[in-house]
Amino acid sequence: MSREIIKERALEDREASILQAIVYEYITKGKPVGSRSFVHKYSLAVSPATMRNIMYDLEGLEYLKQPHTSAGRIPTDKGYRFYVDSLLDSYEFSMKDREISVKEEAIKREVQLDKIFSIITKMLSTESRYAAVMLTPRFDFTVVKRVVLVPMDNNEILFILVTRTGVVLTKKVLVSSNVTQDDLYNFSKYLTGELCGYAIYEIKDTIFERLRNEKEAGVNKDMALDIAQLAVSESEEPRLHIDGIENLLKIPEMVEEDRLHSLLSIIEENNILRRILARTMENEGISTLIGEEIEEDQVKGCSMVSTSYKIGNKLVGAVGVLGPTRMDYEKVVPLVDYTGRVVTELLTKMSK
Amino acid sequence: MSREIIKERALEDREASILQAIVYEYITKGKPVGSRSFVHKYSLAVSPATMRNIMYDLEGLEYLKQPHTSAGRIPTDKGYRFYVDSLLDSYEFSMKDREISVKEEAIKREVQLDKIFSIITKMLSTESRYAAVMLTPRFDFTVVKRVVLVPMDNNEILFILVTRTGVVLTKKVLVSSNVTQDDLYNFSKYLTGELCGYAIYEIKDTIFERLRNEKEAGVNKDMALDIAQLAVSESEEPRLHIDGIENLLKIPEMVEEDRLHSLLSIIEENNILRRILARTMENEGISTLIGEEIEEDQVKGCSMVSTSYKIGNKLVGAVGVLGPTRMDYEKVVPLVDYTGRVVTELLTKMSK
DNA sequence: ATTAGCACTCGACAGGATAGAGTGCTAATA
DNA sequence: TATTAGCACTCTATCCTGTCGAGTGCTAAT
Repeated sequence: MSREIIKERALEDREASILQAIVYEYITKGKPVGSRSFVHKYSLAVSPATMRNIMYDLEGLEYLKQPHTSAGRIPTDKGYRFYVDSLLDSYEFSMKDREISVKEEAIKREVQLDKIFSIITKMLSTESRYAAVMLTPRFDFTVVKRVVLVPMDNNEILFILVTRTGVVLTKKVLVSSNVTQDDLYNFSKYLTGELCGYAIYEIKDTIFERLRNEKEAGVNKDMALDIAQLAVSESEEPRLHIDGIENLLKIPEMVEEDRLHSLLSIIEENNILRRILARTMENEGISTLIGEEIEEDQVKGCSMVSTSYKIGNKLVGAVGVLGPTRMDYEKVVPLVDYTGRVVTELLTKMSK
Repeated sequence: MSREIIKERALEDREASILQAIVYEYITKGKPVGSRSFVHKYSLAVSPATMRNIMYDLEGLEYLKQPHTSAGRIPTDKGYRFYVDSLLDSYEFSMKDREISVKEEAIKREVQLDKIFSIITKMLSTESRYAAVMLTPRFDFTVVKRVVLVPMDNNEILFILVTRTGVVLTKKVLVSSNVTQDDLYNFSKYLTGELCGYAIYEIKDTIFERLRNEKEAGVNKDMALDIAQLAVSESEEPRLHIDGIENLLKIPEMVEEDRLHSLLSIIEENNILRRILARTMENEGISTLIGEEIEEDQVKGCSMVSTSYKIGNKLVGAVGVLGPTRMDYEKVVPLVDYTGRVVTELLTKMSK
């Protein structure tokens, strides 16, 4: 009847390591952990009764809970959190021993950045055996390398922007008056000359303004700028790649009525994932959201391990793994971290 | 004990209409149809006993079956087939009364054909409330409008192909020797002049060969051709768009153990869908595959309603709806047909 | 050809009994 | 004081059972 009132105190070493073992046991087996079978399985030098006492304490401290009276214990979100945090110390984020082929060959030849991201997302989901999600880089931070204008129809022209990353952005632009092919050629030269080396956000913020105030001989400068401004203005929304939902459907506990609902709302309302990743993007490094830590309340029983990635030293996007609360964090955290680093390296190298 | 031996004979009018009603009833309710409740619900002028006799006959003819003795009847694949075929007569494929906005506005401004297809696939899944699949057009049939070569790095150049449909295909090409920007400009002009108006397959088959045998002054013709040939050679695989898998997960019968397996293998092995759509593409018009008619034996209890679409009068792609065998064919068939027509019209208009 | 009547079948559901794993508590022990 | 053995209790999962309802096939009457 008298449950511990103290809900916050540091764990003793023994308690800590037992808690870790319990969480691990639950993660791998998925069944409530009972005192007797637990001490037996791990050949611990204590009796089940002692274990019960310890578990009782851990429950009072809200690291564990019981699905119902007289069942074994399962971790609370706080328990998972403790587990993940204590793992972090030992991760060192090394994936050296794992062999992940990032198919650099295939990637090098791609100009459609989206396809590269598809490949990476697929790889991450395959490797983690959960679902992988990725937010493409903020367009505003990509650096212009070259601008090419190509005539299409009477007053339609194609605006092609080659970025340092080797990505090509194409956009149709409507112009009111007719332009000759020669005009466009000159526009291209002029725009490339002026915009090359700048990031989109700089161009939007200051460059356009400055250029409009400059004199330029021989080019219908204003028209060129109009076209560029029009093409760049509708800033490309970062796209969301998802892969491996099927992995989640293979996990028995995810297919139960209410969980399935969670999943569906995640897939349908991809703003949920967008928001989570956008938050991840605000800080450098790994971020883990466990269970209720995901504030979107349609989502129940899920965790997200995500990390931001950079171009140079600008945080531009995020990538992560979505799985059940009972996720194999020990494997997933280093994997996500590694993936983030690879993406950063890749993008940074490309944009040099 | 003595079941009808004759398994093939034309249905009488009454039998036919009762069969249709039974299939319809099962499609909408999902529960085996029993004699008593059926005659009651439809206020038929026969007794349950008579209905039982009719059902007995229909079962002998393999249009119906029982999930177990003393349960109501459910349609066999043959039963669904009969239902669908008899509906076909009355469809007239008119969707006039339905309001489907194909967001032509949004589509007009897109140059990435893939995005257009995403929109259409999403629309089709939303409207049908099942999963929608679409195979993008065969690249080989797109007609070249303009070729632009843009320098990237030392010996990397960007090959941009603008097609009549307004779609842009970009490809990185590696060249061995250095080329100047002027070279590329001339190459672009030359290639545009020679290739414009031809479809990729024509270019691959004959044009290249012809050009190589022609004389041309002032351009390093061979190099230009090398680049183009390299870029065009790796023919773009048609891509597969899938949307609305979540709709299938909402259908109770699809979430049962073995069915879920079906679904997973479909999502994972998208070659299955590719194959089915490729077959659809071989003929003009609607094609329905019911249950076991889908030969891929991982897939159970699913049906596919699909149609091919054209550019001009060339069959170039396919689009369809994947759902449970117990699908609302009456709604889906005209919808898919309509979608196919819209896509055809759209692509054809664009490529003029 | 249709129908009424009847015996029978099967699935779904509810209730009850049982086994197994687990707990909390108390008293004994090292 | 921390640990343990023992015990009564609790809860789930499972299996068995009986009952209800909807459905069927068959036969004989209309």
